[in-house]
Amino acid sequence: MNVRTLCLAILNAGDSTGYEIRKLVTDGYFSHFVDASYGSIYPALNRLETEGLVTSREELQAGKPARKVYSIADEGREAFVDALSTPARKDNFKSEFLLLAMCAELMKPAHLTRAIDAQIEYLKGELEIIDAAVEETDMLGGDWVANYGRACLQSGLNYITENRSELEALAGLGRAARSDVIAAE
Amino acid sequence: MNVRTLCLAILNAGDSTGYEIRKLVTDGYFSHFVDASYGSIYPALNRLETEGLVTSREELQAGKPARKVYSIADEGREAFVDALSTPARKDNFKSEFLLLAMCAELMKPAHLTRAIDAQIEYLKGELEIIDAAVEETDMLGGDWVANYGRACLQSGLNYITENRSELEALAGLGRAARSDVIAAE
DNA sequence: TAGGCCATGTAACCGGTTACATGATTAG
DNA sequence: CTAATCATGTAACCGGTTACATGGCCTA
Repeated sequence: MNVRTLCLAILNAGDSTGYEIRKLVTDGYFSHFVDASYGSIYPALNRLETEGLVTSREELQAGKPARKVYSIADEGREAFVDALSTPARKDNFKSEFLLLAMCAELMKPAHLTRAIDAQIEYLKGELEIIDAAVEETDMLGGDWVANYGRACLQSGLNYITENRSELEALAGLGRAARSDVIAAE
Repeated sequence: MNVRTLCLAILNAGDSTGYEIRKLVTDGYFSHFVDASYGSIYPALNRLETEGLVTSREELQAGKPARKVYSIADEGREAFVDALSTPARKDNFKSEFLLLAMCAELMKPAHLTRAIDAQIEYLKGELEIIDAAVEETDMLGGDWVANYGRACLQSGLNYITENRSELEALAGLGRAARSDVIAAE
């Protein structure tokens, strides 16, 4: 899903600004299965507007910068429904933590422990985001998606907390076999 | 994790070729948490070699193209351990399926059903890949990572199969409200 | 005989990130 | 007084994908 389509999806659920869309996809409701930065959102919205798929209006605010509020147009809704009807791509999951876990034997124990702690915090954070944001959307599929996210995140979290000691037992084994590394410290 | 580091990780566990690395990351052991294409793997290996982090040898085969087998060098192992000791980035998960699920009310029922079926097949496929590949690696963390993957994938799969009807009940609701679309069909 | 597998590689392209520019307001 | 929040935007850069080129062997 490119940022264009993502913007249409969010605008389909209600008017929004570039700033708000970015918050939604990095800290908000959508953050656990999409991502985008200002540098892609603002150009996407501009292009969407020149193509007539969305419209915008300026809203002046006292003491704050003006907001540029975008609304989806009928053409945009059509384009979005079209996009929805082309077969979805496979999920894309990249995890540096898992790559690192595979190589646990090369890591210093303290470092592995820190990485595991960080991963646990990250997963807890994601769960909290879902809990906090679940009430804030009109999208009918919101609850369903939130529960899907909870199920996956929670099972990962449970697995890590219950089995971390097994992984931690591996730390350093690869290093111990190479005393040159140890000696250099 | 960039492709460079990924190559080092795989070569750290044993010699390999660009072709094999690509298979590992798209259909094999690593496929559920990393990805890379030929267009990034081959240049990465070349650069790694010119920098002295890996070495290569040609292996001629009867009736098949020659293989260029890469081995990690001591310098490469060091560089990899260094990379491992910098704090890991957050997981990156992107799911077109979940975006689509959030907008279930805009989809034709038949289409949603197909998307759900596809997602179920995808998850089952990922689980099968893990089961098939789990014996094929020397990496000590392999089992642990495989079980982490199984836990997440399985809970997602369970959630979908048990709750798909709720989502399917939403399909078309957004379209029904706009009879113009229906009439145009 | 068509297509898939093995196997390596390149070049054009592109989507997206990073970092920057701007600037008022508010909270700590 | 500092840092964060609100708010929009641009430009350089970059990592990676897509598509192509090559070609023999094996299977359906």
